Amino acid sequence: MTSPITIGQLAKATDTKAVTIRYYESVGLIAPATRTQAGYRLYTEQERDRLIFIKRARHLGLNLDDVKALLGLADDNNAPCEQVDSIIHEQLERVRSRLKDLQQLEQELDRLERCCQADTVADCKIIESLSR
Amino acid sequence: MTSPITIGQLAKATDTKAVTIRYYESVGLIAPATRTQAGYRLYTEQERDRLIFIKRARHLGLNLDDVKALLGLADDNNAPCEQVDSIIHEQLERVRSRLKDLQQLEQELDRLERCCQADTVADCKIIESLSR
DNA sequence: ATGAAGGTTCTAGCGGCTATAAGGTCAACC
DNA sequence: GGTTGACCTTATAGCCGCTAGAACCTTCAT
Repeated sequence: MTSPITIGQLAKATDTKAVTIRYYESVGLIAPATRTQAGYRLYTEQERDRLIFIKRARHLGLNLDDVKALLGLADDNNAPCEQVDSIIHEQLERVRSRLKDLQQLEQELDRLERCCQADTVADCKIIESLSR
Repeated sequence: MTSPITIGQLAKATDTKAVTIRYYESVGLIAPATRTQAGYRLYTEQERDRLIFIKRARHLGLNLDDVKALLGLADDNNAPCEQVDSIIHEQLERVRSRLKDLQQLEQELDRLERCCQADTVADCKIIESLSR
């Protein structure tokens, strides 16, 4: 049982920025914090855990809507796992699709990079290939 | 020698949207178009070619600043090729770095997806792994 | 008492568009 | 000549996930 901490301390503890925490509150990702008499936000371990959860989910590339959905599901032990699975699955599909695109892009850029041995733009194959 | 076309026709010809073309003008990527008496923008093949150039460069994932730089270089036949090369090279590096990240992400998501065989959130390994 | 390091709210900005509103123009048809 | 509908114009706001800045208040150590 540790005592409540300020937003700056929570930020440090979770490697987030204070502004980001306030932003999360403003978009409903975390509940409005309790306040000191002076209006300072106060947090407990519960909020710290929630923030860590958010960080991990964001690290998976999930957008804030998905994170919010996951948080909602996590809060309800009886919720079916399906919805969790499908959020992860869809993210995996998005990542794979993006990977495909990027791999193709890498090839194109690699080919472009190799093809130009000119000195000036006049003979540059890269510019040529962009102009056609 | 074809006659000048309107923004909508240019948009169709280059598979862009008219708003995007106006946006490019507003950020200085293309020069202000000549206008009819009524104020309609008019374009020639020159602008069409420039727009196609922009599209190809954007397709390589380059941002508008890089595209602008490339356009500037393309306009000057005596410019050294180096700068073109370095824009492409840096983009390739960015793409490769992003690829690395995404590949790692794919693994993580794949592992997560496999690990959950539960029915409800209470036993869900995904939620567990996000909460720790 | 003072100064630094924290906290507060509010507003605006990033990139690259996209959407909406409220209006002007043009060509075709009746 | 009047009307429709497709096109054009500008201006403004919104998207996402923060980030930066201004202007101010509170806390703590010296």
